[in-house]
Amino acid sequence: MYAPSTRPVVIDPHGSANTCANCDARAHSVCNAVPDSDIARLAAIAVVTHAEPGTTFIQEGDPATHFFNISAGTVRMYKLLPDGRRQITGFSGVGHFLGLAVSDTYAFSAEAIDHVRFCKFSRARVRTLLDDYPAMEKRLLAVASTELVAAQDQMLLLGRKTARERLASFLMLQSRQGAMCQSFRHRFALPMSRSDIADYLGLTIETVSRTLTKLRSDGFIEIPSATEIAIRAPAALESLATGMA
Amino acid sequence: MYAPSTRPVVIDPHGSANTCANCDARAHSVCNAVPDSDIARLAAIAVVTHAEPGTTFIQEGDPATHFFNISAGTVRMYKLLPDGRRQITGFSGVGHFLGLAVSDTYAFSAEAIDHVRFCKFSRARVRTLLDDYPAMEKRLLAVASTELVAAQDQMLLLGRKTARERLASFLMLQSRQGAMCQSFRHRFALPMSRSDIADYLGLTIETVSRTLTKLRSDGFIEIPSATEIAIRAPAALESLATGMA
DNA sequence: CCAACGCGTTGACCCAGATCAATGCCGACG
DNA sequence: CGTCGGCATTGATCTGGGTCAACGCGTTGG
Repeated sequence: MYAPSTRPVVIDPHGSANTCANCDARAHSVCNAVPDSDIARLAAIAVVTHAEPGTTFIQEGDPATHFFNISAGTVRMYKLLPDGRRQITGFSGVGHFLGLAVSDTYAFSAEAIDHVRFCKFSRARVRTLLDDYPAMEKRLLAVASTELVAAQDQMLLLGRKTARERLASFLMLQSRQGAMCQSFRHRFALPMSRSDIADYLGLTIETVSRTLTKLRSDGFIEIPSATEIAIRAPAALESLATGMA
Repeated sequence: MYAPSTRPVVIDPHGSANTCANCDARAHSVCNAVPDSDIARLAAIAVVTHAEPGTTFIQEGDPATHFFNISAGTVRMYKLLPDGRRQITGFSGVGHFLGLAVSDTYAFSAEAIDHVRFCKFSRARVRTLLDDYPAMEKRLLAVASTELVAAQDQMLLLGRKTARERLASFLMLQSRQGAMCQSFRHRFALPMSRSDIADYLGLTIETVSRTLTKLRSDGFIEIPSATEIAIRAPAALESLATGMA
């Protein structure tokens, strides 16, 4: 079930200070809590790694040895039941931070959806960095709080929303991904499969497909291709997502 | 729908240093990141408050002005859809910490289930305290991480478990509440109503009732009264909860 | 060039859990 | 000490979304 390998990239020791200084994900991530002047310290403990589509690079239950910061691509986090039922707890894109856990094992697995680039940081080393940069600790708390709010929204979705409302919520969320704050994109690509969407929304692929078709025939959206969505009626879709219809 | 009032308790200015020093919730809470010698500083900004059953003391969407630390009783946190559908995101008991949010508004509402006592801390004042006690910031991060893990478990439950598995998970969780770490209680009281359980598990009260009855007739549990549960077969119930049956 | 495969869509049917409807069971209160 | 009102339980029925099955459509590889 799991593709076994990721491909670590050896950092050129002479160029390593640039690894973080030039990282295009830094502006969106916890890393910018480290000031420019000290960015070399961060680069020194970062290991840039690539993962091919389908590769599992965090395995639920394994010892939690690293933090991860996504710098390209999209990742799915998920939990499995013994019989294979899967719940995707979230998708992570550029700038997202993974691996927060008090426990010494990971609470979820993570797989690359497309080609993913990320920085690995040893937990032990990050812990020493945190003592020097309390701002980074504050950023981590902010990240955790934000994710907690998202998780609570998702509980409302999974526990109480209809299939139609779930898809509307999902599409509005995706339309805001990567867009400037508060704004949204009218047209965007979905990097994940129907199966991923289903396991994220607590539905089956058939229901996802049928519901998308219905949303299209009702004039809410267009589906130029299986991996692309255009939103025709953002306000109406948003009302649907929040349960006002 | 909401009982409107909470009853703040004026702290005796001469006795205030004892408010936190003698707090029986402190051992379980973030407050013990403040050393005994400085406990008066914590007491100085704490406002002890009581809430009667049914009282809403945090309202989703209101400006997030305070943090809360429960010192007695049980609280339900929840989110509502406009038409009244409710999802309970969690229950909080002694020692639990509420009100983490990056945003300036609360992301959920909170109501007292029974008689609840809690300490209110102004966010602004806590922020200044945090600069002096980095250990407290670490505790908050640990709290947030723990809740995040719990939220992910709950997403798996809401998205992929059957009613029977949900009840089994809920009962095992309750049996561990307040028990020493790793252990569990064979018999315990449920402070929340069937309606609360249903809205926590994404079910209806009828399904909760029927499923409990079924678990009893299958020999997993006993139900001495509507608000009390005794677990007869902990191992079997745990297997059921984790989807191994 | 086309067979085989993986993914998505669509249709027919089914079922776990929702809904609707009594009924039971206290505890509060006159 | 009865009756009233709010929970909980139980039964009968319904339905949203699951399951099973067929098919279409790119893409890959022989």
